[in-house]
Amino acid sequence: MSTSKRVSSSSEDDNELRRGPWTLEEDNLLSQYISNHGEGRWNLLAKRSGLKRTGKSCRLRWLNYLKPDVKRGNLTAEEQLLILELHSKWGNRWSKIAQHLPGRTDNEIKNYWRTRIQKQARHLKIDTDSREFQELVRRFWMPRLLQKAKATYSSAISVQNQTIPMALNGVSQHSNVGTIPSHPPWQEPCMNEAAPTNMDQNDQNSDSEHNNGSCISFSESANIQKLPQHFRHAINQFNAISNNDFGTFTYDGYHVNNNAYEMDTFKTPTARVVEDMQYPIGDCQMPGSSWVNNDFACNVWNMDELWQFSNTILINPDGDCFLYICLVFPLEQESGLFLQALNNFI
DNA sequence: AAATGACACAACCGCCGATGA
DNA sequence: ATCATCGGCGGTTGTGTCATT
Repeated sequence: MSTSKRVSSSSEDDNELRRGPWTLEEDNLLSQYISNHGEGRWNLLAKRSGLKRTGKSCRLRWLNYLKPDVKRGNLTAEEQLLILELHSKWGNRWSKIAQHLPGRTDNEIKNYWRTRIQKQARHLKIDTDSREFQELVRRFWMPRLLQKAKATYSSAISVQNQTIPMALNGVSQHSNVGTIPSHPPWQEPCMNEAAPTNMDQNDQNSDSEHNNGSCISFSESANIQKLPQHFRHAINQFNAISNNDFGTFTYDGYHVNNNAYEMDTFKTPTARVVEDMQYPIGDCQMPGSSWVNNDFACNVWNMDELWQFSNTILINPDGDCFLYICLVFPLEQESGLFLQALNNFI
């Protein structure tokens, strides 16, 4: 978008502020000025750069569009999942939510929410603030996004490493994927009055293979011994914490269960623990987070970064192994044996 | 091919809190 | 203490694009 009838640019308007879409020349001018003088002092910037824009307009253009680390393109399933999760926690705190999606702006997230999520709510005649809608998101959309995210990463890893076994199209007895409904929302017996959602209309093809009621199983038969030592340690720690109890349990005030998306059940955070040593896919979850790839896997094991990169899928294609880790706990609850134990391996 | 509507997203607006004179 | 300015935030609007009729 580089031209607009709204932009006032006639000679008589030269002394007036321009509005509307930015031109390439304006973008270049702004970028050049910031590369020379840095960000901030936007009103001064607007005057000195020669741009006939308000400081606010310059700031917005830079932060939402021109800044080099702004990520372009569609939101990934992981990012969508994170937005749903964080919005359920923080509401319309777009800026706060955006802090946990590197490269994404509050404006972009806000637009996503309004154009995708609220649209679905309208179609279903549900208020997005209603418990019904929250339940729909939590029970269907989030697990499906999680499923897609894992499928995406799994296929990526499969391409990287052809030896990774994947058990598809079977409900695993050992699956530690969050409870994925066996029917999509429009097929769920108790929800079949709802119209088919368009939420994933761009992904219908990729979803269609799962719409027969089967789920992806994540019961990879990876050998835990092939995992790096600190990952094995993490798994052992979580197993120790959970005492290998793979149900819902309470540990030092923390509720730990094997379903990452039953959060409404708990007032306190949930944490996923690795199922058992046969299935070395630790899946712990932490709100407020981004998704990172293997490049980060060996570098995130300190508290700040765990927080920063929480709700992260760490993929470690080490031989035929890889590991998903999501942790769930709030920053404000940095106490208790759970975190002590967590710190033991950090 | 043209008209229409829906959609995505960039940009703007008003408000508010922080800061400094 | 007051006022002006600035930056940040959430809500809203405008516009280009694409799909449908």
